Amino acid sequence: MTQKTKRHNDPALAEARRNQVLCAAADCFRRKGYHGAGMAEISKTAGMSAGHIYNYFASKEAIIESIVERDMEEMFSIFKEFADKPGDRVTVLLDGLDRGVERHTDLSQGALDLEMLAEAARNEKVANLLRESDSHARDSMRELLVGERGPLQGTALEEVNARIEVMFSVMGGLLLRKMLNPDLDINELLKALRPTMKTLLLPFE
Amino acid sequence: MTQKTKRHNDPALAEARRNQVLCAAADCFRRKGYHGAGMAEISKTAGMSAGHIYNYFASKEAIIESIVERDMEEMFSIFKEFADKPGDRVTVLLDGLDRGVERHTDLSQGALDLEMLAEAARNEKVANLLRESDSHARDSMRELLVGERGPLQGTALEEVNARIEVMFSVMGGLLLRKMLNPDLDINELLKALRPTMKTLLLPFE
Amino acid sequence: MTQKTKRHNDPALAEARRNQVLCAAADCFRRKGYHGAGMAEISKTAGMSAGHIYNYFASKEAIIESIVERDMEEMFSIFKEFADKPGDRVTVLLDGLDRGVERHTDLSQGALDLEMLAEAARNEKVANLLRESDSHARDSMRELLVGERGPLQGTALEEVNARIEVMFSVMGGLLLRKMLNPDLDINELLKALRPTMKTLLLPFE
Amino acid sequence: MTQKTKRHNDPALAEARRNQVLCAAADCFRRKGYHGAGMAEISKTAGMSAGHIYNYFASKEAIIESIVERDMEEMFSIFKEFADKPGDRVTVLLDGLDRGVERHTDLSQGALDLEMLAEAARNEKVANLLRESDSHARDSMRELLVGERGPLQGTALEEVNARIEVMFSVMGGLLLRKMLNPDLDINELLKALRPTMKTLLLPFE
DNA sequence: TATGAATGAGGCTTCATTCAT
DNA sequence: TATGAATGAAGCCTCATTCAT
Repeated sequence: MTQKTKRHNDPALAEARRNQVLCAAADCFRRKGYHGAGMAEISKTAGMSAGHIYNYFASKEAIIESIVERDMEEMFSIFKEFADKPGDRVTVLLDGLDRGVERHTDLSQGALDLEMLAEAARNEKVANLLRESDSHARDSMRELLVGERGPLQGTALEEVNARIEVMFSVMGGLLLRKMLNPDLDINELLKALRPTMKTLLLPFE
Repeated sequence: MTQKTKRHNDPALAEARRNQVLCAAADCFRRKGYHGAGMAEISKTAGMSAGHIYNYFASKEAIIESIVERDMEEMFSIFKEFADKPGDRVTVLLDGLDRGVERHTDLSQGALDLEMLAEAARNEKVANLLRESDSHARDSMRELLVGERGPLQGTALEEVNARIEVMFSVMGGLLLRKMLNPDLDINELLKALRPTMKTLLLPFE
Repeated sequence: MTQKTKRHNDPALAEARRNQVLCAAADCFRRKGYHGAGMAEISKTAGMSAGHIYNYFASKEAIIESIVERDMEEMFSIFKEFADKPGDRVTVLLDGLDRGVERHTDLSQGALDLEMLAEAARNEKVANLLRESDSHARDSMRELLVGERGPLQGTALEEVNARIEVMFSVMGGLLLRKMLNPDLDINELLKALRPTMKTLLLPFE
Repeated sequence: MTQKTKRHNDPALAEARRNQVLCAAADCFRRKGYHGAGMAEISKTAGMSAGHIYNYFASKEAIIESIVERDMEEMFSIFKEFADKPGDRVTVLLDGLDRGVERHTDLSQGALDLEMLAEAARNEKVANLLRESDSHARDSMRELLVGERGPLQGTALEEVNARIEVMFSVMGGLLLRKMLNPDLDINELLKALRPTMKTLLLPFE
């Protein structure tokens, strides 16, 4: 797995410490960016010495990679929830829109996402993790659309994929919107977003 | 201006040198990211000594700020083109979609945009420039939509603004899509994107 | 003694533990050098926690000092053997040559010796131990040469000392030879070494 | 070549700076050992900032490697001198003995040599350089012995090689002697060393 | 006695920036 | 105007050592 560090006798403690570091690092990266945040600051935020962090992570890079992995798992669980919800898929997805917008519109989370994306441009490992994550997400979404009770069951696969791309694009783009327009009114936005998504969720015409 | 540097005897030459640096830096940032590219590499790419760059830019930060400014101007001119085009606004905008997608889908340009956005999260000056640029862009778009020959002339301003946000969100999101899914098929994408945009450009229902 | 550490309730166990550490450390130093081997590795090799080692040794330096002491004792016993051997001294010494060459030609032992010598150049305590050890060795050798049955009984003391220096120099130099010329053929070497030693063991002319 | 560093416009200055660093580093290594001497100390000794050193050497390791290379060249020139001297080879070599002993008996040089040898035990590059150097030295010596005017022209090659090993061993061993016996009387030593060498330089019996 | 989590000083190296020329 | 040698602060990381348990 991703274990390249010392074995720990007390796995629970170790996991707790890893989390301490991960949270602290995420916090620092949000505020200063990956390159702007130093191990010194991270260690202070985590309430542990800089050296000790290296008992849990092989390097600063390994930290951001773990953050990415953690985010991936979070996203998996979100799609799982969708899949488990009963009722009409279109309704379920549209109902989930509010939460999705909120998530993609949270400035501090967005800053971290952006940081990871920017890092991906020059760190192949991070890029691959993100791509893998995205691929899973597209798979999940496709299953929702063309699987059982899916609204696009008869649609050509290429078209479904394209629709997913556009949907993901809107949502992903929200990361940027809030940053570029802090006055953004989320409620108003939803009024325009909902019809847009409906267009994408139902057969054209 | 953003001039914080010494006066130059030959303003034309100075401007040429500034451009040399800007292009070189943009190139390096694209390839290595803002933090990954060093002044040494930039200076080599620009064909001038590292020290000399400081006769034109106060700091490395000032360089990326100037790059942002340059990109802003580029965008202004694009919207100007739209405004100058005769004929139906919806048609004009939909016809421009291909070029827009291409622009936002170019990986190397996208890397630079991402770099600027990530930098914005921690550099207030960059953030303000980008926001100002975005504000202008929204103004221009609004004018296209509700101004003369605009398809949304009767629509409430809040709604128009919200539609713009969604439109910008899709386009901005494309930056991420190509990075997260390198196999992205742009032609297929356009087939789903066009109806989406049409939904946003015309009154609902 | 060199005891600077806490009193131990069970001296026998303590001694066993000290030996465990000494052997492990010698092993690590051979493989990685004094600076290359960390306390973590030593403790793992010794089968005991890093912290616990400090109950037996005040510091990493104290460990190498103890190793030197141990080696000294080994050498004393070797000279004792020579002294106890009956028969002609020259023959005895020449017969012991094979084993001496073997010992000084063993790469892993040589690495440790070199490590100690290099350490001596900057650790006065180590230097003194080694010098003391060498002094004893010279005394022993002198006794063999000018004492009862010694081949150089009539020779001036200064000359005897000088011969000893040269003999020790050849043997010590072997440490380097094997390292600098891994292809070194020990059997051939002995053919040239034996006449050399004979020259040094018998009156000149 | 060994160039992995920035190109320099003024090669003379660059060479001077490299030498500054090399001398300073050699000095520090002598006093504190390779691992004991930090870049900070080296840079202070060299009268230049730590960062600047990296314009001339890729790493601390590269520094010691260069020192080894420098020593190699020095040794080549010594053998060259021997080869160029007219007259009887045995006489020439025995006459050169004084200088050789002096060289191998210099404590500060010896400390550095020891440092390099110890480093060789764990740095393959250093080991290879030293071995290459030693191989050249043996070649040169062999040429002196069996070449034109050589005293061992008829002798079997294996035996010649073995004699060389023993000669080199004595000389190399002197490094250790001075360190282990600071009272060593060099003049007396020479009295015993000369007959020894003569034994090795002339056919046995 | 024994552990190993935790510390923190110090190591090597990078890089934006300055300045004499 | 232009250079690039030089600086030095700051970065990431290692490791001998300590201490609560």
